[in-house]
Amino acid sequence: MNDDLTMRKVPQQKRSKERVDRILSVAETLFAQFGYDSVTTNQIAERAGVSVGSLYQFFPNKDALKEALINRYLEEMRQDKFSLNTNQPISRIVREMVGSTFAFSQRHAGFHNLFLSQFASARLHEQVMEGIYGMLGKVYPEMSETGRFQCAFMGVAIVKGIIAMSSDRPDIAQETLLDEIVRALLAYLRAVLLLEGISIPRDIA
Amino acid sequence: MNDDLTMRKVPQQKRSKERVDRILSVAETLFAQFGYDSVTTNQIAERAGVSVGSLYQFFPNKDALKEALINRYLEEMRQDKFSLNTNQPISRIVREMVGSTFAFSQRHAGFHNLFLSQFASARLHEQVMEGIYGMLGKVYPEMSETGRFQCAFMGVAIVKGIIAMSSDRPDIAQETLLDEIVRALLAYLRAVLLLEGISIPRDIA
DNA sequence: TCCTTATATGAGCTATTGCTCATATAATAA
DNA sequence: TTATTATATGAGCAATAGCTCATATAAGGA
Repeated sequence: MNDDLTMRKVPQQKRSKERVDRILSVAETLFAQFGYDSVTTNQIAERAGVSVGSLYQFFPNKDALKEALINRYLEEMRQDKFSLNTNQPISRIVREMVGSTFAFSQRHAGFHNLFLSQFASARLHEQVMEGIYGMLGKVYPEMSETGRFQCAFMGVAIVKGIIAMSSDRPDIAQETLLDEIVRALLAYLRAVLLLEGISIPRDIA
Repeated sequence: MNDDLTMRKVPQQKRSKERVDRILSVAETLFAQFGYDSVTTNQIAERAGVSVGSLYQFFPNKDALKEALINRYLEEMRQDKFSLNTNQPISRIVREMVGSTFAFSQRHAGFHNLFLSQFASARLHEQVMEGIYGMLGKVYPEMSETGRFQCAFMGVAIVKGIIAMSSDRPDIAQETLLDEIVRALLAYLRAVLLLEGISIPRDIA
């Protein structure tokens, strides 16, 4: 099996660039709706109004589609990071971060499946953890590296756990979930700060 | 496609009972090692020293194997619940519960994949949540139903998130993970108790 | 011992899916 | 215009996987 994930050709003309985009968008939709395994490359091509041959002209195999989608996500999330304002109470910062993750997840139908899948998780985790790690460094310079790492780790874990569970319980309102995640994260952060002898800010006391 | 998951026949003679057990154990091992999709029913049969025909004599299809494994797990977990001692500080109770989940996960190679899979999750969640919910009812009778539900929900979510992430990071010691989960759970519980005006026990103050 | 029921076998059928390749057409450059 | 490169097509190949069924053997009861 050919397990190279890099593109066979980079589309050069405008026509083919648009096609590749179309294919990816259709793949995202179908993967989200039916799951990666259940969707065939022929279905993707058909739904995109393109022949399978065209698909395989650029993507060496099915996994390369997933890979390309993940890179799209990672890129977009990298942008989000820059718009974060760290000059506000920690409770607001956390809420903003979790909120934007939720918003992202709703903007992109396929994201949450990919976020949960073994295939993509390592890189996604790393990037999100880096974001949290960096934020904590700015807000609490006196915090130990271990502490920051632990918070980053737990942060991703909690968000991931909630996202995984919420797909089984669509009855629970998104707002409620967001509230409880924030509560849990702040509570954990408080415990770590306490452990490190750092004074607890008023808004999470 | 035949999507009935109930057994075609219940094995009656000793010989066939042992075979069905063998088949399930082999399935568990292989699913854990290579993933459900990658393992074929022929492989399972071969590895169990049995013909495929024998397998299909009892199990109507591949999914029925997964189903049977889940039921095995659920049954065993139900037993664990009874051995929990609720007459001890909450921090100990929580540690014991999380600890036994971890132990269970280590005893059964396939558990954590199944715990994470869409297929099984709903029932597993429900059962684990019920355990937490019941425990809280005993320890904090004054707690609201909503509060208990939220704690149960977050409890499962956090454990689930950690288990999912830890498969990507085998470098992190199990002991550390256990410590941090307990810390996170107790911190969240404390926040909910505070919100409900219930006095915070000394060990989690 | 004989008859019925339960269990075991494995070659191979059916269906599916990822992917190729010979061929045709459009875009671009010379 | 002409030559070259880029792109598009889709019937069908090769591989694989789930599952069946005709047949054979073992168990258990009468």
